[in-house]
Amino acid sequence: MTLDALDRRILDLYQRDTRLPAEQIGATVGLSAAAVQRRLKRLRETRVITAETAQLDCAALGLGLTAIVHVDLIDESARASHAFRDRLVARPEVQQCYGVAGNVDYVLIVVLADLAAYETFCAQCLLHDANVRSFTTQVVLEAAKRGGAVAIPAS
Amino acid sequence: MTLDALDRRILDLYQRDTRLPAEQIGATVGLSAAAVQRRLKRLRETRVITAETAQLDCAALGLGLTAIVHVDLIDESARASHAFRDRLVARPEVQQCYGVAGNVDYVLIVVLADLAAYETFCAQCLLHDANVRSFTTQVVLEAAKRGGAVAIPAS
DNA sequence: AATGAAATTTATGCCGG
DNA sequence: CCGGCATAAATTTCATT
Repeated sequence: MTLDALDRRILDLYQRDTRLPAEQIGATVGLSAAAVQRRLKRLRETRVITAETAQLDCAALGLGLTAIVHVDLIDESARASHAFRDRLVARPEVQQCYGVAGNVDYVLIVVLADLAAYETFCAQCLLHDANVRSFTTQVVLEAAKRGGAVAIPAS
Repeated sequence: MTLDALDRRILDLYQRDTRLPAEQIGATVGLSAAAVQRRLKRLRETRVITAETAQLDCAALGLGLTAIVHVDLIDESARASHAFRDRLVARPEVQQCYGVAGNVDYVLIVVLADLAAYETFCAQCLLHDANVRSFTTQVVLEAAKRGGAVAIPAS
């Protein structure tokens, strides 16, 4: 799958607002609406575009707490860490999950209603897990940029 | 702005796939297509839905490196930290930016092509900034869940 | 505030260049 | 691989209950 400069310009617009009409994207990049649609379709089929999603206002939903959690595992073998990862990824509170290099093994971004909900989450997913050596929590005071776009390199 | 149970069920479906036809959402939650559209429109206008975006495959775009960066500032006053935050949020490589409680002041998720690009980014945004006391970098080995959906509480 | 139908806009498929 | 046109689908608006 090779992406030309037009694909990249289309993606750069489209990733920020999927409601932009193809005609408007075309007017910006110098292509017809049909050509833009064709390219978007191909980008979906080849999984360059992996999902089209809506960003929600957490506060409006009653989700007042975002936490960044660092988890250190005891058994870091592939089998054990994948089991941990799979269990966490399946939890709806876990918005993001990254396996990282270094001291700590996983970084989670967890979105919940309040501290009580966080306590429940910890009890169920972390304290209860014999493979979790330790974890630390950072409470987010301000989400200055959340689930943002990505910088698309030139070529 | 008050959200009823139907709004929440609609959002739960819609946040994962904005290409779901309103008719299909309606069939699931027990509403007509027009009613679903009307609610989505209101949810957009009231900014419960803050954006409709596309998730892209970073690897396909040549973005091979994701890093989680913790930044400790010297001057943590509102003026100084907001200046730092605004500068970083404006950078396209900075996909996410969170102000957190605790030792460290900001957590960034940065998406770039490679380590060379990261070095440039650090030089421009962190090393160069007199208000950055220190920062640490975690290299993401595996993004198990990226920019995911959020768990919508019952009421 | 929801429904159903009409009107508009947007997307898809096909053909010629 | 593009543009243009025809077709199909989805969204928006409006009248009605």
